[in-house]
Amino acid sequence: MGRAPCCDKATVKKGPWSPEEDAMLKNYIEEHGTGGNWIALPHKIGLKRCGKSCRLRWLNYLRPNIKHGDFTPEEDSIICSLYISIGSRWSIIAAQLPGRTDNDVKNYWNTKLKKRLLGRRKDRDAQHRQSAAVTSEMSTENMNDGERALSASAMERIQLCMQLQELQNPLGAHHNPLVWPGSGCRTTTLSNNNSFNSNSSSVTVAEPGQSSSINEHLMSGQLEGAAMDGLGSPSSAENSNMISMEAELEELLYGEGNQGMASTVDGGVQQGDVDWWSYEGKSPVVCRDFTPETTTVFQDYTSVYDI
DNA sequence: AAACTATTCAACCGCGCTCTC
DNA sequence: TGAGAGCGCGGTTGAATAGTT
Repeated sequence: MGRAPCCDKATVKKGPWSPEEDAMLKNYIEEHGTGGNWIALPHKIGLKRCGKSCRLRWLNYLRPNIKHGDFTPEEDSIICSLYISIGSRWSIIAAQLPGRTDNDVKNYWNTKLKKRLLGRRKDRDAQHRQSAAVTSEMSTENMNDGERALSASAMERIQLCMQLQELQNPLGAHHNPLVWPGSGCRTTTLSNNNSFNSNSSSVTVAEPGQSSSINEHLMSGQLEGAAMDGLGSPSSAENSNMISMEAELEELLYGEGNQGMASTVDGGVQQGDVDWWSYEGKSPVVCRDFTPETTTVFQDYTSVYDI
């Protein structure tokens, strides 16, 4: 038996919002607020819309200070940085970009950023293959610094990141706790009392040397969450792939020479931490600031790939 | 100019979580 | 304590638009 629908589908209007509907919703909320009940809101206003649809329209379009238009290079960097750190948790990522909505960020990533990154990589691979055919004697030792920098660029690691997700969980890779330690469940629900649910929603950022590395999760049998459910245990070959990929990811995040380490950030702000939640009174989720190495990596690909 | 293809993004959908009774 | 209602999230869809042949 399925869940009861949130509204009567037969009487509810769907599709694009008209200017009149926008005005009705905007005027009402500006005057009365949401009343804490989106489901009841359309009935009060006289809108033939689902409450969820009203909420979405308000949050993504009508809300004051919404920023539309092109993303800046700085915003691109933030999106990529956070995507690598926490995966497709768009609401958290959007919270770092004032005026941007999670829907905006998600669309931007899926339609532009991801394609731009992967497309450039594809072009470059083709060029490398072509030049290798022409000058077969050319070895990597003969590559110039720029070429070497490209081959070890952050772009490859982002792809690695994506590939790792697919390897780990082709059905729902983004929330695989192996890939994103601490994100064992997809929901990042923010409670109304400004506390952060530490059971499933704490943001964990891999950090040199701590025990939430993929390898240690595998070895210690501490895996939890849905990622492994129904998928069986990874083979030893997959294990070794994961382990090497994890090293790549750690290198991406923290640069070479750092030991694998992770810190589950669960609300306690430490010195040097950045308060990632300063967004509309939402919960104070804290993520560590990016290290200089990480910053360098993103400067690398933002410059190389014209982001 | 027409047909086809690719891209964009607003909106919908289903599900997990929290809250309330 | 359990059930139901509502909220918030990420994934997906599809109409509109732009670009190409």
